[in-house]
Amino acid sequence: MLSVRFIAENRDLVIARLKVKNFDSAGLVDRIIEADLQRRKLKSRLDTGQASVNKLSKEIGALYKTGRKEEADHAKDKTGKLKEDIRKLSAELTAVDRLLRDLLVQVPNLPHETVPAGMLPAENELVREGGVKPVLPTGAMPHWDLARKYDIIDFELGNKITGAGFPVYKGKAARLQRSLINFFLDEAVKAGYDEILPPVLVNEDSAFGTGQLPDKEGQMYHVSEDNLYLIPTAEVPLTNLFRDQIIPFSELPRKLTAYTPCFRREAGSYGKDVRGLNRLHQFDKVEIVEVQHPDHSYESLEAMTSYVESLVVKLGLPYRIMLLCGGDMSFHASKTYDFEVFSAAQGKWLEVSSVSNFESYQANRMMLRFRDENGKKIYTAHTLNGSALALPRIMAALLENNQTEEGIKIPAALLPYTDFEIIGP
RNA sequence: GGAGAAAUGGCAGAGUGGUCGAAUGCGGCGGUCUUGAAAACCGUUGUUCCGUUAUCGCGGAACCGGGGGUUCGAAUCCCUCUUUCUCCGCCA
Repeated sequence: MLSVRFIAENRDLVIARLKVKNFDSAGLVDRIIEADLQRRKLKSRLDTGQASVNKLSKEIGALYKTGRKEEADHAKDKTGKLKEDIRKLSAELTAVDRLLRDLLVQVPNLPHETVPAGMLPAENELVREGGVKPVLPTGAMPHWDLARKYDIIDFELGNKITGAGFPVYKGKAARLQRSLINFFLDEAVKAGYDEILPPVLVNEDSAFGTGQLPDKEGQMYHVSEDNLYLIPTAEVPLTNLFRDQIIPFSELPRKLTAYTPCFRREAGSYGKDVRGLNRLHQFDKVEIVEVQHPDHSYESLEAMTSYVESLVVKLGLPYRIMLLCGGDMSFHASKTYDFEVFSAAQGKWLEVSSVSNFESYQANRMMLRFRDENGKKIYTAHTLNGSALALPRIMAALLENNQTEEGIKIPAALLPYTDFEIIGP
């Protein structure tokens, strides 16, 4: 979330910027400023009252020590009224604090000044395009048919075991999946990311920290017995590793990577886009996360984007990079690049990565800060993350784009990981 | 799952109702000494919020695992939750 102070000091800027996200924030912003004013007033009065009680208590202690019991008892009576005031004030303060927080979480992150205005995916800007769309053999099939033909991904079996959206990978597809995970992790480590294997269940504080709670609650699987959430992305545990931390200047940037399964309820998404591997409730992903100094976070965003690009290039997939317009960006992001690969048999661009700078939006929520060069002042850090990469749609594109009469050819980059060159009959 | 013990500053570890944001040691930072370093010695060293200030700063409030309570006053007493350790049970 944005800090209250920032909102109060930049009221008009905030309102203007959020218009790029098609968000009318004027009323909300003014209520926040008002609540903040209330809060400060209450806090001042409460502190004054508290100070009086503290002073009296000290005096009472001194009086008892010198045996002046009557005077002490008299002083005690004086605290009664003060304590009553304090009780009232602190109740009011708690209420205003809660209101303020409820309002703050409703304010989206500000889009960066380079983010184009717009509402629809069609208004996203093409940044660059690479790779070559393959010429498919006659009789080319979409991946769900290939999966059946070579008996490598079983959707029906997943239905039986769990339900729709939980496919079972078998044989060479299982091996290919594992190869992709290892390939992505190895590449990330080579690029300077520290490998982590985090929990896939997180608590409320973590889900709040990265912004899944409160507003995206319905998208996560919830284990009510223990009040834990299945992660929708490794971003959640990875970024929260830094929650409530003050990072020394010399340790910035911190770069992490992790493979995890990801779980998404995808409530309300039915229809043609969910076919095959296109949209799943459980999928595998390697994620990269970075904590960076505010002065360098946009350099990091570009670096992360180039890194992700290197992956799709190595896999030989036709891809394009889109700069998301304000309206298509997530609530929490300041700037996002989406990666899409072309899945030839479906004739469709599939989103396989989303690389975002959140600036201080997540860091404010989770008190993630750093100390400046002199070791004196403390500032909020910036956080970024990106998929590198999400596996199912990569798998879909690999199967479809590399199909030949003999079978599906494995890209050279993966050969050290698979023990086969082709998925054939 | 059952029984018991515990949770204090970056770390270790005192403190069982007032003078405690908290002894002491280690670590960190600054300095003296030294050609330099080490050792020794001296000083310094948390975070959040409110107020004030151009800034350094200053004044106040809060924080000793989380939440609540008793009291004029709580690290200290009570309740509750969480976590850790030991023993028992179960188990990949």
